[in-house]
Amino acid sequence: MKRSQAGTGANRDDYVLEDQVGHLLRRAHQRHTAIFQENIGDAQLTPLQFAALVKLSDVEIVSQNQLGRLTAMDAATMQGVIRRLLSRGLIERRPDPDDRRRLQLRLTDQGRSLVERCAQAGLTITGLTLDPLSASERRIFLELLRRLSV
Amino acid sequence: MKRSQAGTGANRDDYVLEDQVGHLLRRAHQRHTAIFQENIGDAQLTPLQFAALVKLSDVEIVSQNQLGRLTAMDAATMQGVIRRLLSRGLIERRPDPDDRRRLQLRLTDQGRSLVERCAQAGLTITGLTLDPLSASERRIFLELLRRLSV
DNA sequence: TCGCCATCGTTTGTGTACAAACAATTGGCG
DNA sequence: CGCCAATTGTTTGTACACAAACGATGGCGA
Repeated sequence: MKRSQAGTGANRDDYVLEDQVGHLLRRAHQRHTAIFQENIGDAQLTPLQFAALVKLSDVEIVSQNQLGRLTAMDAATMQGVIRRLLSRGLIERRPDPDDRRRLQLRLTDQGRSLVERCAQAGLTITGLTLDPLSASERRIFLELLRRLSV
Repeated sequence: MKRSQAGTGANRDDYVLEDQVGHLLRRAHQRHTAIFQENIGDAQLTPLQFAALVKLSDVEIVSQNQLGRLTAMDAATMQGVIRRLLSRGLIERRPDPDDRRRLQLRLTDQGRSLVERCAQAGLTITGLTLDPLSASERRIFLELLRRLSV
């Protein structure tokens, strides 16, 4: 027996890469982003950028950090996402009159119409990602996944 | 009614960011990497680097591209991971005598002992990541997640 | 009112992730 | 044997992800 020393519990041989949640989450996420890129219908639009636009469409006006919290991006990441959306003219930014630290973000008409145009594709992407699962499996999976997403 | 136009199916209002697999996968993965970083016991070691070391410990000798396929990293990503592991002296690299395109990788003694040392932590990390789920939920979740990982 | 502390946005540095192009090499097929 | 296609490793460029440090501002209690 080349397994664990008797009674000491797990060791090297018990660590199988393919069985670790982290590895599987990473691969599932890779697969999803590939599906996203193929189906979103806008070669430049990334998952993060789309998430920011969708959230902005929900709340109308927010500061960068606030939008970051709503979309689970830190301030430094948000920085880059915002810069790219600004340069494409999908959002606009101006100082908050009530708090000079903040910058208010809002969708432009162009950004709003892009969200409208891509929402259907977004739902399709979720469907394609979950395609290997049956309807009831999807429900179970999403419920469990939600509990692992803090 | 500001919902879908009658009969046309889904539109903008049906796309709820928090309900999309992609968003949940991303957040779960974020949570996992935070848990990894706190518990692996080596501040410099990243999930990808550990995965490469573990796989290398399994197969003894491989080329970079081959190791990349075993760990789901593309050649460009592998490039950086290998460079960092080399610079820490955890692996060594030399030309394959039978194929001059290839570079053989193998663990150094230092790399091997690090894998031994961190394997237990790796299992703990998987446990902590799955902590919100019961034992039977974990089994179900992992099985479904595996099917979404290509 | 003053001083401390939190928050906001920014920058820098490191590490994934992947597309695209590249030179060197190999293998197979005519 | 000679040529073409595929593979290997590398580089460049773009985009997330986060830690750490920074200056500016705001809130709040002493």
